[in-house]
Amino acid sequence: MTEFNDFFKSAFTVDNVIFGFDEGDLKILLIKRGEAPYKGKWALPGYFVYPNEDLDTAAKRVLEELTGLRNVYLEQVQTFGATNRHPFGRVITIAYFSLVKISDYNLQPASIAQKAQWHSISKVNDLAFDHIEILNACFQRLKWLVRTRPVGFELLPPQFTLTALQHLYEAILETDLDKRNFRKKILSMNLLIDLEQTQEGVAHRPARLYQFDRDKYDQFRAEGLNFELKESKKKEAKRAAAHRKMLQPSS
Amino acid sequence: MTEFNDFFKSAFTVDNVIFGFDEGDLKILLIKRGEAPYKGKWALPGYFVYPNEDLDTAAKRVLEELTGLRNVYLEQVQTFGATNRHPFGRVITIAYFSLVKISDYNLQPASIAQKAQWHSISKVNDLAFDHIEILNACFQRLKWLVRTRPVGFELLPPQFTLTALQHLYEAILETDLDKRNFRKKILSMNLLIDLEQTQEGVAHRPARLYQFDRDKYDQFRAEGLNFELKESKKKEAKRAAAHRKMLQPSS
DNA sequence: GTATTTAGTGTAAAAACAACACTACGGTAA
DNA sequence: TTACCGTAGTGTTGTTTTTACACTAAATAC
Repeated sequence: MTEFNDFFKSAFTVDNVIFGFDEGDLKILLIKRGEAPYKGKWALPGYFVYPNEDLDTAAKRVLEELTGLRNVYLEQVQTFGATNRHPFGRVITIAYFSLVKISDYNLQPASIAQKAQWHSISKVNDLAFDHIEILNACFQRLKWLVRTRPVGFELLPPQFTLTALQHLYEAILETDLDKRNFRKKILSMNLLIDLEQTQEGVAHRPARLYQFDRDKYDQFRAEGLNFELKESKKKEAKRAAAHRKMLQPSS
Repeated sequence: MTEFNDFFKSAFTVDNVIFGFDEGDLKILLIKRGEAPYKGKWALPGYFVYPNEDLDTAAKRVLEELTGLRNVYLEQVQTFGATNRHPFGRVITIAYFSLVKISDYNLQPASIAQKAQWHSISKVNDLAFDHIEILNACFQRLKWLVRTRPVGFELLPPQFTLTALQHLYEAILETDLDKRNFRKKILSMNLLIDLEQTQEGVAHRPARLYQFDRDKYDQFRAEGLNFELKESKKKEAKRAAAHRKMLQPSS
């Protein structure tokens, strides 16, 4: 058997879930499809993988072709292969995700994309194929990641305020954080460089600007350290209680 | 386009990484290949996916065909798609992993497997294809999982001693744990039922037997609670220090 | 100069974690 | 029957981490 029977072959694609952050909102990059099926619908930027192409390479290429984004670090999340997920036949897709600073990139859609656009994640509800499911899986991954690595820095401009960082964390975790505790924790990680500058032209006390210390981060990561940010116990207990209540038969 | 151009099609398979625990050792289920390529070599139980078959279904079917294991819960881990990972052509594989009680199953190899056998994970070093890489990815996943869920119970017989449970955790995490702290932590989770029985016929003080309380576990899981077991700070610091030292230029 | 808005700061109580050493209880063998 | 061997089992204390919580500071707008 030097070649595989066609019986074992299927089409497969990569889909990219790209998160960004802007105006206090967590966003995701979508394309408007210019091709059947789901022509005119919003979808994750994804397309077929070439037979001689590694998966990671394909994800990068497809993302660039459809949106113009280049040099983005992509991470594999999960593979979706329900037999009926594509109306035209069997298609398996490998989902990738990434975090980018929206301001760093210009969107230049091409190929099957009519348009590429950032969408608030809270407003996305109807996507082509099973892309909502894929999006959810990646959002879960992001939530996990944010507790493990200081991912915030990937999403913010090079200089940022602690409040902006906190808002980002709150958007990802979909919870509120205590300002003082958040600052204590973040600063104790020693990953921020205090630029000793402040905002300008804001109609209130201006905030200090910070920068991410990537060298220190790389060093810490190599040592296998963690960067955890937990939900408060009170909230956890509350959530648990609410859940229990919900499950109880109304008597 | 009602069918996909063959250009976009590739062969794809599922590979299963099945962990078990026996005689204080973490084990993995391997088959001896009876078919080229790598005929006669040990490999993960994996095979092609049928075109009309969901991935999870395929993983289950393949596992049963190759090893005789049935009704095993499998979880998708990662997809491997390097273009050169199979000597005969492009093959993408989706890796699944699972935890089983070795004593629950009889191995009945069939199909391309000459033999199916449990191997101590510490002694596995040469596998067909890129299966070592796949194994490592799944082992990492297991390490993560053990800190998040009380997975130990999946691997032990229905009744077990706390010492056995501790040994299991130590094997997975590749570290030592403090006996008293471990017991305190495990018991405080309230997931164990004290059977009020003890071992029999052992040449030393017999240990109490416990059972896993699955109902409570399901309830806690639904509430989103965590079951963490951390490495000691001392060890973490030591590891970090060792790492730093390693990186320093010898001067 | 007063109102408005966001920035920034400290402490104390509670909880979790880490370190640590001896007694208890079987069987076995002299 | 007694001594011994091997594993089971058990509490306390100091340290660190986490949580909860409320006021002052600095800029602009009117």
